[in-house]
Amino acid sequence: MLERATHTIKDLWSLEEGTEVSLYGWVRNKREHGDLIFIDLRDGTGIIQVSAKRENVPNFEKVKTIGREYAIFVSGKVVNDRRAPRGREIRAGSIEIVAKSEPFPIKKGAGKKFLLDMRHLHIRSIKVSAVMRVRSEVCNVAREWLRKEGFVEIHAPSIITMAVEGGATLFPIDYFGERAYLTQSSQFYEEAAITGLGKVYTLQPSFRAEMSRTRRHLTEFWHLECEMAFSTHEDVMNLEERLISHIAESISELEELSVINRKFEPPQRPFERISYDEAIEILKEEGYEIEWGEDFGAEAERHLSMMFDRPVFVTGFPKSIRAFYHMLSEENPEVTLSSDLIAPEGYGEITTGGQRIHDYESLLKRIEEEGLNPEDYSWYLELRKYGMPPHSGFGLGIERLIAWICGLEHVRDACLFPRTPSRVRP
RNA sequence: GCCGCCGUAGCUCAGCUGGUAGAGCGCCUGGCUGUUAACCAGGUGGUCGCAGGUUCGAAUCCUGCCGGCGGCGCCA
Repeated sequence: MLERATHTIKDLWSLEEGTEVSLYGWVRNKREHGDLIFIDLRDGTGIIQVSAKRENVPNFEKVKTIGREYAIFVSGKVVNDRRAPRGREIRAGSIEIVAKSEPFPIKKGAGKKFLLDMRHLHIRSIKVSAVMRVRSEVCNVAREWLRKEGFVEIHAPSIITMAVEGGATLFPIDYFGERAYLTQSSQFYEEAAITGLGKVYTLQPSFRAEMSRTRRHLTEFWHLECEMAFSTHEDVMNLEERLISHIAESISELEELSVINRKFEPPQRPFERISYDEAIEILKEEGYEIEWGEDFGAEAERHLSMMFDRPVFVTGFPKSIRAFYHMLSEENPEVTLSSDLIAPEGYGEITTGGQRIHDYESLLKRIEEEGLNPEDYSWYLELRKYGMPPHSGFGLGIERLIAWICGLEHVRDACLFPRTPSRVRP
């Protein structure tokens, strides 16, 4: 049987001084001064100092046994005191132990590896909690906005048999004796769904079996993908810009950003737009040895990213470095109607978008050119036989977006329990 | 997959021209009525990643393996 709490810590700051309160929380730290004890109490909404004096607290001896991360129930009075953090504390009248804690293994100065091994205990920290609140808001805001724009959320299967990007990056699984895979993108299913729903999006995990050891890669990441019937590459860039601006503006108002010491200014619109050709020229001038038809490479991309104070679309990538389904330009069939969106401050690529090939013969030709087996893409090809209009879409890496907004040094810090090549637990 | 670095107390690290281990923090005990990473005194703490080799003797030198971190490639 639990006592009823009257407040959460977040509520306390606006209360009248002297208000009697009782609340639950965890002990972040305790300082003992003989007959006076200070407890920093944390409850997920904030932190408050609790002071407990022997003369006021009947079970004072018991309170002395409380350690870090004990769950406790505190009743007392809200009091303003210059000596307390933020000028306010709770003068305890009683403190009850709800759940004991063994000595908490995570202390100040813990290293990266240790914190990842102890992720199940570390996630209660103020900073991790703040990032998770941001993450929750990013998803909420995206969903609300897309709904208002007429997009329908669909749920695509995670168990698939057909590669979107290429066979090497798929996690194989045993599907009752048949080989199946974990999905790496919902795009193909979305392309099917737009013929019924017009504009759709998915927000769900994608999986990549890449041994990618970088601050931008996870083996399991959350993927926001949109797809629109009757639309062009130009339309999809406008959609991305409006969506990301909206998310950035909403999130920039959250106080969680100050908890993680992030000064984030939402980017001005319009976003920059440069062609792949221009990007190559710029990079050559900056001293990079790069030829038309090649991908930028991480360092060059970072350089581009640092050159602008807002996200930049790089448009018109050569078909040699793009997947087979990208629509080719009518003016130059070596070039695709596609773009990457590069986030500023060195964060780099956060989306890829573009127009898809909607003509059966053209798509078949591209599949064959890439040396792929058309039989593997039978239903995807077949969509092109039944009234498939020009259509476009994009995919956004949720953790990459959060890493940029929150100023994180690694995308895994945007995950509660990140999955990387070297980590499947906790 | 490639390149580099790291692995010593619960944590962060020192010790490495070979002579079987130290500090700070934590934790425990005591003291303290205004701390806020509290402080003061005392105490506690080790398969030196694993396996093999060289040696009278290995945390230290050599070989292999395992694990992790950082970067590249790949991508969101």
